[in-house]
Amino acid sequence: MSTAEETAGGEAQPWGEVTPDAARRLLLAAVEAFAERGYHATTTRDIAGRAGMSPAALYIHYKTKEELLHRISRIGHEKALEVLRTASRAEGSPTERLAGAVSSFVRWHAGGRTTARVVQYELDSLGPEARAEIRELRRQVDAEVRGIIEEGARSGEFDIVDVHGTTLAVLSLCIDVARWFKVDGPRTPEEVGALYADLVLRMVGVTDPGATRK
Amino acid sequence: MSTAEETAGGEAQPWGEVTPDAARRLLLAAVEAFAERGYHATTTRDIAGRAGMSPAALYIHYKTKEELLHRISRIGHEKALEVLRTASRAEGSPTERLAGAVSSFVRWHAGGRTTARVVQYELDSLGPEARAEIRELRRQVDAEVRGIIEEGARSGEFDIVDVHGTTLAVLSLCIDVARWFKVDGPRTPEEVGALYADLVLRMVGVTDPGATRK
DNA sequence: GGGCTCGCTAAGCGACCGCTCACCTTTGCC
DNA sequence: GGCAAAGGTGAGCGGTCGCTTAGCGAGCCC
Repeated sequence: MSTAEETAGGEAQPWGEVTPDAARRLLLAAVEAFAERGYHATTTRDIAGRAGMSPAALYIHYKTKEELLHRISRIGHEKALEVLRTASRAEGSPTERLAGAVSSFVRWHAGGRTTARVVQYELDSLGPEARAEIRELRRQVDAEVRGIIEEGARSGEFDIVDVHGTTLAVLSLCIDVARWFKVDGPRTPEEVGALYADLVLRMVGVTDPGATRK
Repeated sequence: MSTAEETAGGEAQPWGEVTPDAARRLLLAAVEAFAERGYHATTTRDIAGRAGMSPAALYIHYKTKEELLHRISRIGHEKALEVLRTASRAEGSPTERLAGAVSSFVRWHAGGRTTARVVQYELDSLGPEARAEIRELRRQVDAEVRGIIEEGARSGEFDIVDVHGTTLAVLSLCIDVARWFKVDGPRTPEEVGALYADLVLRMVGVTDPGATRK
């Protein structure tokens, strides 16, 4: 808890739930490698090498290379969903909750860009059953955002023509952050989060975000 | 010109400039394979097989597998840039031109999703020089959109806090269409283009799109 | 302190990769 | 008909892939 293992970006002690230690090191190495080169271009020798182990060591902790991706993808999606749920189920008006959800979700994608990249762009590299499991988590992510937008539309706080389409666009905007965000770029994850929250409020027709606060 | 080779989606006779015929068939096969499985997961045997040729035939027309990706990427980016330029340099107010540019660009990504997927997501699979060349094309894409937004901001037609950030978000939204769009999904490329144009106008602070038209 | 388990390594297996090469067929020109 | 160029094939090379297996050393139980 008080160790110096927190990254500056926003991922505080990620993969802490993965044990034993060697398994976590391998998983972390795999996340980096998959994010840099993609799943198919990454070799098991590369992953083991990054973790300071021999190629065979990988197979003590994971049955196949795909199981590594599956674990990364599931834990990553669960984390993302948790971040989104915490924000979207907080107290406040739909406007406040949508802004909070978008800025949290964007911060997660920007700060943990390495993980987010694997989570969002290596879905097709999974086998059919694993992919189906992950899709269910993604459905829940979608439902969470759609819920806020529907509520804001019902209350008249938002002005929305197409709830599903707008939900899609909001999520799309957030997810794509993982593609373009660079840690040494001109913006911090917090700045992008704030900018995107503002843009999303405009998309749902809120012209004065302050109006619903008090 | 009058052949029945136009796809319903919006790509009218793509890759027509690639000759001879065998080279075009190989390139088309590569686009499909890269889009489905990714560059690294695609084998030269698979590409040749889809084109109805032996694996060796590929190397008569292309030096390496990477040259295929390079050609696809360059031609694809040039097409995308052309689509965007045609719309953004049309007559009309910044509002009209931004809406036109976004809807065209989105239609290109949705209708030609196979190509767009390769163009937008396989950039990192290119070697350093090829990647640098493509990056220059992407810079021009960015400049085209930023130009309209800057003009609208200067004229007071748009209400924008951060020109660069907004440009980034607009392009990001359009590009991500290639990730999620499905040809058998509930929306046509035209519908997504219209929806996104509307959302983008809201992002730049245009509340009544009709106001600038006459 | 002997045996047993656990985490790991060195070596390597069979498969498949990108790519090459020797050779064959078709086409057009004189 | 002779013949070169162009476009294609079958076989296969060197290398690397995901993954397996035999064995090694450190720690623990009694």
